[in-house]
Amino acid sequence: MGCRGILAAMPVTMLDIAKGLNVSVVTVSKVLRNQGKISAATRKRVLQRAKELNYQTNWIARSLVTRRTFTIGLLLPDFTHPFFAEVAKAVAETVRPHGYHVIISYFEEDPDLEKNEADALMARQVDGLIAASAQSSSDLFEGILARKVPLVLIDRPIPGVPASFVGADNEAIGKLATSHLIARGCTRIAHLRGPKIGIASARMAGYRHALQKHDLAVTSRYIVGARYVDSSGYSAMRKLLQQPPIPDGVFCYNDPVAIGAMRAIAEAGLKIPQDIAVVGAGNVHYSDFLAVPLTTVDQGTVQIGRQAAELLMEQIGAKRKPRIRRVLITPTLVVRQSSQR
Amino acid sequence: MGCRGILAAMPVTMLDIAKGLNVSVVTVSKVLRNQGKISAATRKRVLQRAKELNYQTNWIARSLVTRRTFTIGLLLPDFTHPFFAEVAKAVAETVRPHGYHVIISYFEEDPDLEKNEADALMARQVDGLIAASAQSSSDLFEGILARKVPLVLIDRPIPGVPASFVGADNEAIGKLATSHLIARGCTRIAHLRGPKIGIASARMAGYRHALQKHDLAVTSRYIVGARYVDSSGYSAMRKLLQQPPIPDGVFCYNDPVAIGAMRAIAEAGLKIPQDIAVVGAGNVHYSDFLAVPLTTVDQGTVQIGRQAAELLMEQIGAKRKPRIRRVLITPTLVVRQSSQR
DNA sequence: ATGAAAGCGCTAACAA
DNA sequence: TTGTTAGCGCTTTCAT
Repeated sequence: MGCRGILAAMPVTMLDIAKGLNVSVVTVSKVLRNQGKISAATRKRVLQRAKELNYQTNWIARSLVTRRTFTIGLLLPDFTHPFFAEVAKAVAETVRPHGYHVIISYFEEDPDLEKNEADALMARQVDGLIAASAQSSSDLFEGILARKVPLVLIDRPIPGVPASFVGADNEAIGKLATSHLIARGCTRIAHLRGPKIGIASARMAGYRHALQKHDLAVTSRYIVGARYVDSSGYSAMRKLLQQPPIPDGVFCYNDPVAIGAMRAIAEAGLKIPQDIAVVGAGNVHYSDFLAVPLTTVDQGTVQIGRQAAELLMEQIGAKRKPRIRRVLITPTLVVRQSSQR
Repeated sequence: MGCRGILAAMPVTMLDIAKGLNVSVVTVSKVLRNQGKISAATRKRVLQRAKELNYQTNWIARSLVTRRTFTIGLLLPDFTHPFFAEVAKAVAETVRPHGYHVIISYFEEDPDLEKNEADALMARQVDGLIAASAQSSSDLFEGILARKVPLVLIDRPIPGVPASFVGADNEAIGKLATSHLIARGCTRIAHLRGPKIGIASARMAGYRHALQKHDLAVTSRYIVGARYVDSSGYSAMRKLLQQPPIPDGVFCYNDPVAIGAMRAIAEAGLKIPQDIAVVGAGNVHYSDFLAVPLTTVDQGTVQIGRQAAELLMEQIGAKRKPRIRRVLITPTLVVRQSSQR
């Protein structure tokens, strides 16, 4: 029993187990992986010694030869945002039963940083990648695809990237919210639209379609641009309130914008929902605690994460690359006080 | 230029670079790491070919020999919780300049799952670990420390674990909140205390000390147990309102509890802050959007993450293990409407 | 300035 | 059932 150094806590290896037992490393390896034919006796001895020595598989070494790390990368703009945090959780939970772990990288909406982080993930040999990207070109992902690394895009589709996509059905979100306002008797429905071209215009398209379907006019003055934070919702709403006839219902791009809008409405001395009904989108989990609890459209965050993860697992398992899929999660309405009239 | 297979996208290796250039792998390796003496000419050729082939370092292979992965593990109860999400962000940001990445694992407050996740992190050979643990014994971390893996505990100290700790100064939080209520003229100050023994009792201790320091009696009827969610704050507050004299100020274990308490107060037809002033703790980022914006104590989330990460980097860099440190972040008061009187 | 040899800890293929 | 041989892609001596 050789001494392996005095101070350094060299981790125990399969060799350490093998030496004491007069078996080969291969035998140890097989036992530890429940693979191949091993006598019950040997198996027991190995297992016991492994426990005694507190052996831990070295996944780095294993990965080098098997070419699988059982790790996937998750590339996110910001995991402080509740939406992405929940997606991350859902992803982690659905891959865990498959023995997979998740490395999360985030890039603060900076495409260059995103590229760096993606490269780092690749260098760490992740078995697959899920990304909510801010890239404007498809170069980055083409490179990744060229390396045959399974990829699933979420939330934001990137044109020209031949990969599966999972996201909210933004047009359905706009339709659902607007139809709900119509059903509540609103006739002058405004829209505070968001910034990100794809998502925001899909939501707006849904808004338009809902109006048209119910024979309501689409008034361009009732469509005001906001960004995605509450301050922009506030000023957009103020603009709307300046000239009559003021709307009796507003569909806001997302919940923060709706919160800002509600503040503007309250400051104007108007009542929610009696004077103006408000609907947001996103169902951030504090929407329930607001001065007036906010009606909103839940975009199925957990499902997005889960579906993306499942598609990825599928791709990783498959021999030939499965066909590209485009999954849109159907939104659901969460009715609260801001539209109860 | 040999063909490396027809369909499989074998990643390009240093050997691929070397072959085309008639140099050895060693030379390539040296160039790529800016190490050793290499002629400017060779360096240029290698670099160029690497770019042409779109070479990516295989960190798995490198790690196997260097015994460093440049990856740290972050073990969290729940990264959906804004506190932990922000900690994670701060950690990721402070280790990034050192070339480190973060693998986040979360264990949903389940100590057994936590152990599994910790083992998985170790098996992936993380260079260090930051954990907000739910362990009741010190076994797990003793095992990790025995392997000489740098460890920093955050948020929740585990008794008997000889590792550095970074967390909020919970007693100071209790003192700060309570003193503030006193300064605002409250004389009957209640406390809705939380569940987790360590943190909750420290906050309560601060509450007591503040009262004593200002010669106010500590009335046991004014200390009501809550959990850490808003529903428990709601029922705890209702209990308090049942028998007079009702308090004129409440310090709540955390913001969700405070939100629940505020709902109970409003339902009882009482005004915040005129009848009862409310102070929370945690400064969750929506505290500002509530019916009555909530005065709260910011626990320095970002600092906790940053400090922990810095201590860890320090330990990883050090030859001998640096001494164990215990860092308590000084809280700051965020005054909003719920205590403005 | 460059390269040959050895090996990190493990698994895959094949013998025995 | 067990062990031998040969790497995985890289870095580390140590020659040259």
